Amino acid sequence: MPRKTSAATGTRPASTGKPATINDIARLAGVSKKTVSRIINNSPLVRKDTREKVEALMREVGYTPDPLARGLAFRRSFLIGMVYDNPTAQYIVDMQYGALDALRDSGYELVVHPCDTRSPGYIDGVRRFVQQQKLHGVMLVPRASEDQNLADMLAELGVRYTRILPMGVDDQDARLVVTHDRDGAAEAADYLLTLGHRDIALITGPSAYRSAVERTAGFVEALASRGGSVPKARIIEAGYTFESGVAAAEKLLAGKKRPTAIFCGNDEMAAGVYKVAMRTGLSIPRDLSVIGFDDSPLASRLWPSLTSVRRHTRDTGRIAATMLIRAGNAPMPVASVRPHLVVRDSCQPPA
Amino acid sequence: MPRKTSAATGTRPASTGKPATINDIARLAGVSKKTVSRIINNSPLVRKDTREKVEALMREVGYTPDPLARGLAFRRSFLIGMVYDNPTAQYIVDMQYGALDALRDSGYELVVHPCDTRSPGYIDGVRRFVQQQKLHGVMLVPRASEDQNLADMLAELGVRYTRILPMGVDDQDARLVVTHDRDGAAEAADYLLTLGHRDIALITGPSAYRSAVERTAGFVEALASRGGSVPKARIIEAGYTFESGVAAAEKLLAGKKRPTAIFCGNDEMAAGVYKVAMRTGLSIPRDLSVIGFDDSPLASRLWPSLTSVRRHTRDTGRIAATMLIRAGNAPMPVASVRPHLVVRDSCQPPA
DNA sequence: CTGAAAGCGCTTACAG
DNA sequence: CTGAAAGCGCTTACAG
Repeated sequence: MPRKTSAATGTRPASTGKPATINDIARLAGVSKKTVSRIINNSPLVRKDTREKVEALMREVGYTPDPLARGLAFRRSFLIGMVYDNPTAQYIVDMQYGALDALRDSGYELVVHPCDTRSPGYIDGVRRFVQQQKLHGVMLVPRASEDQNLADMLAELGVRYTRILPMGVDDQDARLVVTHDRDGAAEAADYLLTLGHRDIALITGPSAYRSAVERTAGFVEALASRGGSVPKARIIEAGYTFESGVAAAEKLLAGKKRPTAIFCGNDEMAAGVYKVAMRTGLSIPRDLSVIGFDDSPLASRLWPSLTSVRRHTRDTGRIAATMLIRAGNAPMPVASVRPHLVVRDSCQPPA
Repeated sequence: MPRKTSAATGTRPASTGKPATINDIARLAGVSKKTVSRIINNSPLVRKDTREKVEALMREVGYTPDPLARGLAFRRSFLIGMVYDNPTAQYIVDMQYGALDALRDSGYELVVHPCDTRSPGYIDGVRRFVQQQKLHGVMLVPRASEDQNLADMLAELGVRYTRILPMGVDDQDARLVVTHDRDGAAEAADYLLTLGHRDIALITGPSAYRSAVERTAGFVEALASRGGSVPKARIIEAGYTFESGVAAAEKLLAGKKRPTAIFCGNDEMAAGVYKVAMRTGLSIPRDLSVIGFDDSPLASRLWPSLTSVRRHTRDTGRIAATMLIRAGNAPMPVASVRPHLVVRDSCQPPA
C-alpha cells in the first residue's frame, strides 16, 4: 500500500487519523518538546526563526494541543462556566451567543450551568461544578451575579469570575460588567414626559432584584429631575412574570382614574398589560401608552408593537467572556454596557 | 496549630484544601490505586467488602476523580456537545435544560455549540470541536440533525451521537429521538374539523425543513382521512419567522374569500397572523381561528391566547442526553416523543 | 534561548 | 480478585 507522504517534507508519516502530539511536532521540527510547549504558550523565550519554523509545521500538520493534557498539567481546564438563574430564554441564549463570540477559536469552550438561587444547596452545587471541572473562569449572570455569597465562595476558591450587574458594586476579586439599567429606565421616563404624560404608573420587578430596584430608581429620578413624580399608589411591585403583569394591570386599570402611561420592568409584564387592556377594551396607545424593558422578540410580536429598552445582551456576554480569557490580570476591571430605548408603536401623547 | 484529624480513622491528613487524589484514597484504604480505579469504573472484578470499604472512604473524604486525568487516560473527555442551528430561544433553552436533567450528578457536563448550517465550513467546525475536545458524545438538534453529511462525519470519527428528528430515518450509527411532528399536526386538523371548519389554510415552514414537511403532511393527511382537503392556493410556504407569517397572512386574508381557520407551522408565524388580523379588524377567533405549533411562551402571551401544539422539548433533550451517557451500546436505538394539542382561546366554530 | 527529568491523576496491558 | 509498570500529552522546576 502506497504511503501518502507530505508534499513539503516527505518525512512526516502518513496521516494515520490519529492527531499529532507535541512529540511529533518536536521530532519533526528537530527541537525539544519543551520548545514546542513554549511556542504553544506564547513564551518570549524562543528565537524568532525557531518559532516561525515550528508554527509553520504545526499549521501544516494541523496540530492543536490536547486541552485534556494541558488541563491536567496546568491543573486548570479550558472551560468557561456560565452560571445563571434566569427564566427568560432569549436573555440566556443571547448571553451564550455573546460568550461564544468571544470564545470562538480561542481554545476555550462554554459549559452551561443553570441553578436555582432559592434552593439552599445551590452554592455548593456551583462549587462542585467549578472545582471538579477545574474551570478556567466563571461568568455570573443576573440574578445569580447579585449573590455576594456566591462571589465570595468563588473568590475563596481562587477562581476568576465576572459578574454582570445592573449597577456598580464593591468586589475586588471580580471583573465587573455593569449594565446601567438606570439609564435605560431614565430614557423611558424622558420619552413619556416629552410625549406629555403626567399621570404615569410603574409595574416593577421584585424589589429583591437589583435590576428591578435600579430600573425603578432610574425612572423615578429622571421624572423628578424634570419636575414629575409618581405617587406610591401608582407603583406596583410584581414578579417579572406575565401573570404578575396581568394582576398588576388589573389593579391599575380598574377604576376610572386610570394612568395615561405605564412603564413596566420587563416585556413579559408589559404583555400582561396588553392582555388586560385588550380585555377591557382599552386601545394601546390611544387610551394607554406602554413601555417595556428587554426588547425581547415579544416586543415586536405584540400588537401594537411595544416600545422597549434594549439591553445589548449579546455584547454583554461577549465582554464578560473576553475579560475571563484575556491574558494576564491586566486592567479592565470594570466594563460598561448601556441600554437604550427602542421606540415602536405603543406610545403616543395622552388624550 | 492543632491538626484536625478524621474522626473515623485519625490517619487522614487535615483537609488541606487540595482535593484528594486516587493515590490518597489508595494509601488510606490500603489497596492499590488500580483497585480504586476499578471501583471508580464499576468493574465487577472487586471483592464486595473491598468495594464498600473504599466507597465509604471516598464519600468521607469527598473524593471525585479528576475528569481531566480520566479524560487524558481514556482519550475521551466527559463532555457532551450540543450542536444546533435554531433561532428559537425557548426551544434551545428547553433542550439544554432537558440535557442537563439527564447529566446532573453523572460527571458529564454540557458544552454548547451553535452553528450555521448554511455556511460552507460548518461541518469542519463541528469536526474540530468534537475532535479537539474529545467529546464523549454529541446531541444533534434540528435542523442540524437533518444534515446527513454532518451525521456521516460523526460516524466516520467514531463518536457517538443522537439525532433528534421529526420523523424516522435510516442511520445505523445514530441513536434516534423521533418527535413525530406529524401526529401533532394531525391532532390540530382533527380539532378544526370537529369545530366545523371546512375552508382551512396552511402557513408552512420552509420545505427544506423536515419539520415543515412533516407537519404539513400530517395535517393534510389527517384532513383527507376525514374527507377534507386543502386546495393548493390555501397552502403558503413561509420561513418560520414572524415577518414571513405576516406576509403569508396578508395574502390569505386579502380577498373576501377568506379561510375560516389557519394552521401555522409554528407560533412565530401564528403571531404574524394575529398582527394582520388585528390590523385588518378581523377578530380572533370570531372571524378567524388560528392554531400554532411549539406552544412557546408567546402562545399564552398573545391575546386571545393561542391554541398550539406542545412539543415536550425538555423531555426530548433529557432522552437524547440519556442515550449518550447510558453505559454500553445496549438497545434503545430509537426513542419517541409525541406532541399534543394545547387548546386555548384562538379557535371556535366558523360563523 | 534551549533541553532532560519528573510529574499532573488517571487508565491500559500485562502478570499473578 | 489484586497490583507494579508504563503511558496518555502536556507543563513545571531546574539546569545550562
